[in-house]
Amino acid sequence: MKKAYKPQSIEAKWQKEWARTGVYRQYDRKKKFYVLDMFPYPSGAGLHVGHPKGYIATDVLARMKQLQGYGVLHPMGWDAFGLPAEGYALKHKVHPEKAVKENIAVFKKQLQKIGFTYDWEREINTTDPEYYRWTQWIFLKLWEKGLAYESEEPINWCPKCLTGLANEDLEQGKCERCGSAVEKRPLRQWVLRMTKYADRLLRDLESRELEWPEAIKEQQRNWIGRSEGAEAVFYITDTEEEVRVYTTRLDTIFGCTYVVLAPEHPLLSVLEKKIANLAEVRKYIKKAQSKSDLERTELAKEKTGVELASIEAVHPFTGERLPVYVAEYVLGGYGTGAVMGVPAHDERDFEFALKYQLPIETVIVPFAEKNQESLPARLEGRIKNQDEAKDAYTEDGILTDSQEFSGLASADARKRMTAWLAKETLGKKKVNYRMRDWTFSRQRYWGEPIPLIHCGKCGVVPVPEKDLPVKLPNVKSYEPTDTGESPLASIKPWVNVRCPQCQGPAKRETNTMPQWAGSCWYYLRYIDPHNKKALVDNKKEKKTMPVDVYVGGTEHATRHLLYARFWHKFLYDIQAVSGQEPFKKLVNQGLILASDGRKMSKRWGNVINPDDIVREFGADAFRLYEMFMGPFGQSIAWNTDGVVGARRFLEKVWKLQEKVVSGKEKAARKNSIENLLHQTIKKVTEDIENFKFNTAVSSLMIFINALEKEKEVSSIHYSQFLILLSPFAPHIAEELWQLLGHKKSIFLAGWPQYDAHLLKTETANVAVQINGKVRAVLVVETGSSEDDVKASALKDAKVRAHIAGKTIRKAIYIQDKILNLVI
RNA sequence: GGGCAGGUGGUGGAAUGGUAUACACGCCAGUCUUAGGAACUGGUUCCGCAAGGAGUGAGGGUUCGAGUCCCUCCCUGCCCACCA
Repeated sequence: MKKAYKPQSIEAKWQKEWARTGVYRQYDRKKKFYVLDMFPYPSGAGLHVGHPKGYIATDVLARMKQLQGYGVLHPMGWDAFGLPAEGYALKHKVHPEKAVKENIAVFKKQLQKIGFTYDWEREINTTDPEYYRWTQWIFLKLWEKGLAYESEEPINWCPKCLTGLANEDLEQGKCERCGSAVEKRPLRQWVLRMTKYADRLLRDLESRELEWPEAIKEQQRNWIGRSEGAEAVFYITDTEEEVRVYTTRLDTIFGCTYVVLAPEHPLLSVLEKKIANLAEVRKYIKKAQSKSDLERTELAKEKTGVELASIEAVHPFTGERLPVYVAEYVLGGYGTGAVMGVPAHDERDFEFALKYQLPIETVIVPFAEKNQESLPARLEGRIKNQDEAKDAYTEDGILTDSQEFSGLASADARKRMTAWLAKETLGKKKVNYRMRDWTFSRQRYWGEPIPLIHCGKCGVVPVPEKDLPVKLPNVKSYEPTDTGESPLASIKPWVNVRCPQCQGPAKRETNTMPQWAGSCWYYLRYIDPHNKKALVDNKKEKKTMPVDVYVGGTEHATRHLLYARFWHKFLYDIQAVSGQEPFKKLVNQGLILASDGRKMSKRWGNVINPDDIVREFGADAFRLYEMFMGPFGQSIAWNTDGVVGARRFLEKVWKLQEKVVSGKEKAARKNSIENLLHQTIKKVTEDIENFKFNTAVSSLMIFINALEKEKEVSSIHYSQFLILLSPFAPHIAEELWQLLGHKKSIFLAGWPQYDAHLLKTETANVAVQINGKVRAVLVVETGSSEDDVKASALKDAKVRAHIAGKTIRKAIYIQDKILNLVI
């Protein structure tokens, strides 16, 4: 009896050995493979068993790719700026820098116990000045190209986090971090002109090179929210002013019975003198603006508004004079901040019209109705009595009551009416995006300082590149303030500088960057982490990019993944990188839930620490279990009992070494184990490639179950199996490999290839069906002909019983699988 | 309200239109005796003693054959949501 399987000692031994020999650093190989995890925030809680799931998956893939001869880059680092890290520091009364350092040490130690192939010489940390030097450098380039601008527009303000937020940081009008209702607050902000890249961000999603889950692409498409429509001009009578409205339904414009402005619309202040009921209007605007976004949307389902008395707008097609309203159901930030009210064909306008007794005029009828008798009645069209109106008809159809456009289909009408507007200079075709520019400054301490200087004489002046990085100063209090300024503003010696241009007195920008900044380009830094001259060496970048496989959660669909694509395209435009997309293939992992079905969280007290699992069952069993739990992309509840199964499997593998006999290569040929081995090689190889780890593991188990039934196991078969196992359970595989007498690491052996001839077994089980129901299973020689199988089927007692007295009308035969007799 | 992903044993789940429930957990029975989470053997979708029948959220359809394809509907999860 050989010694028992003791994972703890084996694992520690090999982790040390792999670190010593650097067996994973094979970067000079011809073929490259870049496999990347979304790097974590080193939070104070440490890892729970959910975190490593994605890391194990990339590690399995990285190990297989290395065995297949690729030079694999598989790095890890820390996304340590931003509110989570700062929140932790504030709560525990330690400086964020110190807290981050401690937390990283914990995370790293936890990760190392699981036996990953990470090249720790390439570890990066977004809060390291040598890293954020380049984050600042990219910002300066954005500024140089006019893609970073200052704005005073009201922005989202979180009253609890005391900072401005980007649209992407909101979840149903609430702060994504703390859940507070977000207010609108006018504040000087730095904003990135992401909308300039909207079209490219959208278009490149369709590239065939981009192997992303459809769900994520769809989320990005919806987030970007491209809409094609038209702007139409409504003049205001007795003034020089005009209202431009944006609509995607220009075909309905003959049904427009009023015009609505958002409370933020600039025309409201321009027209002040003309508005007869100014006090009432002002009161309404003030009330609307004091509301949070949440109140304006979720809570304020009922439409409200105020008519601008004595103001009239002129319909561009009919010349009709229409009332003008201000109403908060119109969004200030989208389109022109003004819409035409078409109650008959828009649900919101319909609701508003009912409330304020505005006319509802039908100008579109459904296509199907065009031949119906009721059409003349509808053509008259105008629903005078509001009690009759039940619904807005919002589909496309045929136009009526629309002068020369009557009778046209909606799509055609939109084109012709847009052309008419353009000809009359009363409007034009217009594309709008739901996505907004990225509010990029935060009034918090723990972020990259924005490297700009404000000079009374020269205006905004960039910090010269040679003076980067602009380091975060030490500060006594990094608590946020409610002043709209970052805590940095109070550090006079840091704020007051000489203007780099005129040498006069000037002040530093005190806002910092959002937590997403550092993660926008980190994948590039891993390629060349110690480069002092550039963010990445061009040649190295070209050789290594794009990231071949990127693994992480879906929650980053419209933030990190969109921001990073935006920055990457910008870096491409300034020739800092060679490709337009950073991540070729994207794979989302599902969450590991706690055994109670909820998310793992300190709050629920249901967190499982990987350290405990590794200590009890070993890292290999832990890795194997996480891959075996179920489909990789699916959320599944943790079950510690399941780890037992993985451990039992490894015990079986361990025990099998007793049965191994050498020199059995020839004898091993042409037996069923040989067939099964080659089927297993094929299955495991394809499944790892496709992230179907659960079925890869199950096929390894099937193979081992078969070996257990044998008296002897060929060392050739056993060795090949160990290689297949090694990506999942690297430590035990390496140990057994060495015990077999191999001198070099298993990770330098080649990945086995399957032989197509050896996939086939000598016999096949053919199911005999009568009218589609299985009645018997025949064991036949592989590749038997239909006649042979039919003949033996007809000898089978059960089959005969079922066809007794009936005629066989038809037979369908699928070789080695099915014979279906239709009677 | 819109988009996306799903619904299969007691549980996690498997299944290029071709023997539904692989693999694993749990459970049941047995062997051996408790030395390390024992191990091993057998069983485990449901109804039925059996023969047999039913069966992948519901109902229809296509097909020799449907968990898989098509239609109608129900339910669950995630994302977005007054974007004109």
